[in-house]
Amino acid sequence: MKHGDAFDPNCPTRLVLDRIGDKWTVLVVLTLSDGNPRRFTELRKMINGVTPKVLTQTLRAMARDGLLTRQVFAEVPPRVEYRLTPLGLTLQTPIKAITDWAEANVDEVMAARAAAL
Amino acid sequence: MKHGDAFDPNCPTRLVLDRIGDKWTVLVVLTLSDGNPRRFTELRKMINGVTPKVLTQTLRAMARDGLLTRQVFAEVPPRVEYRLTPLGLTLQTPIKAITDWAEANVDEVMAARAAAL
DNA sequence: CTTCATGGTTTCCAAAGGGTACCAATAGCA
DNA sequence: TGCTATTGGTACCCTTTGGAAACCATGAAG
Repeated sequence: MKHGDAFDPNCPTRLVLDRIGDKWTVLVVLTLSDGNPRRFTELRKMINGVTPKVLTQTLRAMARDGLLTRQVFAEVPPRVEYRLTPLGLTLQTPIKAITDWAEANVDEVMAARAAAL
Repeated sequence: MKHGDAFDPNCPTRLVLDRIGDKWTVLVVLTLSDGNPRRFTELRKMINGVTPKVLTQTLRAMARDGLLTRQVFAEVPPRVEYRLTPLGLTLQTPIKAITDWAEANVDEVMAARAAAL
């Protein structure tokens, strides 16, 4: 249905778009893209600027959508490991396309933005 | 990047990411990706669910970043045509990667989401 | 019995998103 | 002379989301 593509608010494609279009989701995928598990605090440190509340929301939403797993260890202090699922790992492809574009064109965009003042 | 990639909030790449990660920006690009100009009302109708305020914000921001042009005709009733710049057209590549992923994996995501209830 | 680390939660506030109403300008009509 | 219709937005208001800061439960270690 290339028609309307994602133009219908209820189109499932658009629902998916909303999730992977999220800034923090992209950064979480980048952080976990080597396939290794990371703990909550690790993620928080690596993704500079994210607050714990928003990180929790993002991780829970991604887990709900099958993009990552959340493994809780019954230890003290608590240990929780997040890792991408095979599905989550496939997100690397489109995300790389985005970051490649951003890196290639950031100068032009910033120049346009500066000129618009 | 590879280090830091977009992990620094002030990293220009992340600024660009914020813009093209926006839901409405993606839909505007899809709407204009055939290279033809569209009027404000046309865009509003094609992108189901967007309010005029948000559409205006999106279009102005994209124009500021050099992704599209806004051509005003001195007519009554007013006519304003939006069209992608060459830079804006190059956005099709990463966006297609995203929509392809979404279409390919929407079933799996929705299944995971349903199972999580 | 105090301290420390972890993985959050709670509270509060500001910013963004979104719905609805409205407007300016003029051509065409009556 | 009104009256209407069209277009591309604004203005206003309310709800939702994002974010900063503080707090919390647990139990092992000191």
